[in-house]
Amino acid sequence: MGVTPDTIILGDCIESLRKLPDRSVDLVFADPPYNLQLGGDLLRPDNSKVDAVDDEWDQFESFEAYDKFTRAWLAECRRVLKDDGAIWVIGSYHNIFRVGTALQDAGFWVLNDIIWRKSNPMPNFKGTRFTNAHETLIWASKSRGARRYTFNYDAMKMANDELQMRSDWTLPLCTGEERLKDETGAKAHPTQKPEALLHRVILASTKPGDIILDPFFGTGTTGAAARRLGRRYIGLERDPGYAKLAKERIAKVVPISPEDLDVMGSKRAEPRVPFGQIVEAGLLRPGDTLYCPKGERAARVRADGSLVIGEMAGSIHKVGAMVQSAPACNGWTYWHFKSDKGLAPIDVLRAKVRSQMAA
Amino acid sequence: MGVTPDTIILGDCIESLRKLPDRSVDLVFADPPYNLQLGGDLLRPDNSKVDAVDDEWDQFESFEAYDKFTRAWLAECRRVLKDDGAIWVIGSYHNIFRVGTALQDAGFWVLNDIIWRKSNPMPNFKGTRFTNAHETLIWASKSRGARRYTFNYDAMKMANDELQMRSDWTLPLCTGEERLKDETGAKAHPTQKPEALLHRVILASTKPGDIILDPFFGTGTTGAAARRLGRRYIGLERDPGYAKLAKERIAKVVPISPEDLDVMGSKRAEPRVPFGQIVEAGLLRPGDTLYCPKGERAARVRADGSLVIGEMAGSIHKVGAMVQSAPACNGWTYWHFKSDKGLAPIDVLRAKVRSQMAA
DNA sequence: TCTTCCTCTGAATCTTGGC
DNA sequence: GGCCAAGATTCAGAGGAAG
Repeated sequence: MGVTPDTIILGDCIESLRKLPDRSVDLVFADPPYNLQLGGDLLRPDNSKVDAVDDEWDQFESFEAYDKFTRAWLAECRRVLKDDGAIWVIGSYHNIFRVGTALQDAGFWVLNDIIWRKSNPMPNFKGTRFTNAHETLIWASKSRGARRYTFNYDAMKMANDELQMRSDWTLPLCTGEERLKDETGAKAHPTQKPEALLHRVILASTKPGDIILDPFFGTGTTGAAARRLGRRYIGLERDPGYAKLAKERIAKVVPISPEDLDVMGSKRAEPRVPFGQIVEAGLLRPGDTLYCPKGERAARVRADGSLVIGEMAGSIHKVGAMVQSAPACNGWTYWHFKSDKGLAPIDVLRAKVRSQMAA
Repeated sequence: MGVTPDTIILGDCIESLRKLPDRSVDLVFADPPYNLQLGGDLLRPDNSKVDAVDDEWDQFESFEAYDKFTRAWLAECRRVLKDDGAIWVIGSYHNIFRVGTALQDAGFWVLNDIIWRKSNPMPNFKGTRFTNAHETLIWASKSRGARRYTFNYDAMKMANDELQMRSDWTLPLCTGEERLKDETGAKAHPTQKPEALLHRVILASTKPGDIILDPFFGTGTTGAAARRLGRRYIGLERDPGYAKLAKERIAKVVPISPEDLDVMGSKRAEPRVPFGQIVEAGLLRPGDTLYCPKGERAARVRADGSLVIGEMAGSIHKVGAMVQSAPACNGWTYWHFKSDKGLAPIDVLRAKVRSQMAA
């Protein structure tokens, strides 16, 4: 009946979708072709050439053709989705309006549109438009009536240092170590998404063990994030080369332990600056240990940026206060991590993230 | 024939649009109904009110009706727009996908989607979704071929601390003093936009004196910003109460003086000075030597303003490109002459000629 | 080892005027 | 319309070389 999770299915996405059973997945994450319509080459002011996305899979004859394709895969995704499931689709102004309209027409119910603000976007080299510094994600439930979609409100609030998570997320592009390379050292895939983005999507809208379907799997960012966070995945990909890279990549991921996945389930109150983002950015990992200034007390980091010591759990500030029996505590200066130079306050990690966001 | 600018036309927006002449406005700014589906107003093209909807069949009906209405006013706006004109539309996830699709289908060409990040959004009180902290604007030219839309790149860059203006704009909501109140002290209009938002839109995409059409004028934020910035407006509004408030509001606006409106101009707009004119003016002499930025390459100036290096000869741009084996080169910034302060780009000589011409 | 400088690159619908 | 030539145009971050 069902499909074995944690697999990559090779082949055309719509054909593969047709073989999946009704109401069998908890979440769909889709990064479809954007249908960019580029002119000729684009040169930077230093005369170097921009490595454009001109792959065959992004070419469509017309908006009609793109719509037809979009509506076909969306209809199948909706069929495959459980009634309390949800979908995420990411896109740019080239395609996102058409995707959003198709979603609504298919009966999905939009819950939010989310802006991925890029801290380091490519500039507009010719000075002709505003720097295209964001992409848009649409989050939608299967239907208007479906009230029981998963939303881990408190985990998101915790990850945003006790302020409600907003609809705009500031995150850097996928570059450096994280970016998969081919044998020649060139980027393996032209549009690899940062795992931090998928981390937040998955933490917000799934439960541990949930099955996440990605119909445009590429090099498997969704699979990597799913495995790391104790979720399962089904990836559809038509390019065997990408599928192979994805498989190898996911195999290397170390899932975080179940107790670290146990995110906050109740409310608290205190102020400013997202510790959860330190975890998303990979500067600390769920399961890492933090220490008080003298090192005699240790707390464990969880996936949503909450800390645990014994029975105590909460934000960095709250837990810091509790272990000292103090009315309040600045967690940023109280908690330390082990660096190669000994214990260092986590505030230095915040500074790192801030410098990324300042852009 | 034409329409007197700086007026508010009372009546149905589509009917009023039909009376405006072809190609008569430079910019359209539209803040249409968002189709929130909260039991609020949704208008059919004939202006009859759609009943509140709460089942799936009616939902489909309402999207269709919304699309029909949207496509009707967009088609009229496009007709009324000059060929080098542009349009802005603002919306939220409830309607923006449908508006964007309709824009593309009508032949408009999307230039950017802009995110208005609200610094002080209303929280999500029930904790069921992400805080809806932004709205989306779409900026589009009249057609794909239209390259000559107005974009004051340098003014925008200046306004952003000498960095390219990005596609995400952080601005507060319209509150406090700025928010228009009715006799009872309640807000006069439910969706009044901040004038700062219109300020940026108008400064970015119009020239002084341009005519800006707003088909959903409301309490006249577009008119107020247009007047303040030395632009003209045409407002369409069917509610006489709003129109009256708008008129009073705009009358109080003190326009910025013309010299203060003189924003950073584009270099492209400056008068052309052929390099030969530098020689004619005696600022360089035939036989003089020009150097590349680091001084290791030298070229000789000839009487007609061409350069020579060995076998190579041609314009300052051509020779600059050739010596670097680059596809292109701006000779004005590449070539330097020996001044009493060391090497200086020949662009300073061009500036000298330009200032003489202006005098 | 620690700075400083240089190079490279990222989903990009990326020029304009005259002949 | 097409073609050609003038000439305008980039930000953040990673990584490696140079000092």
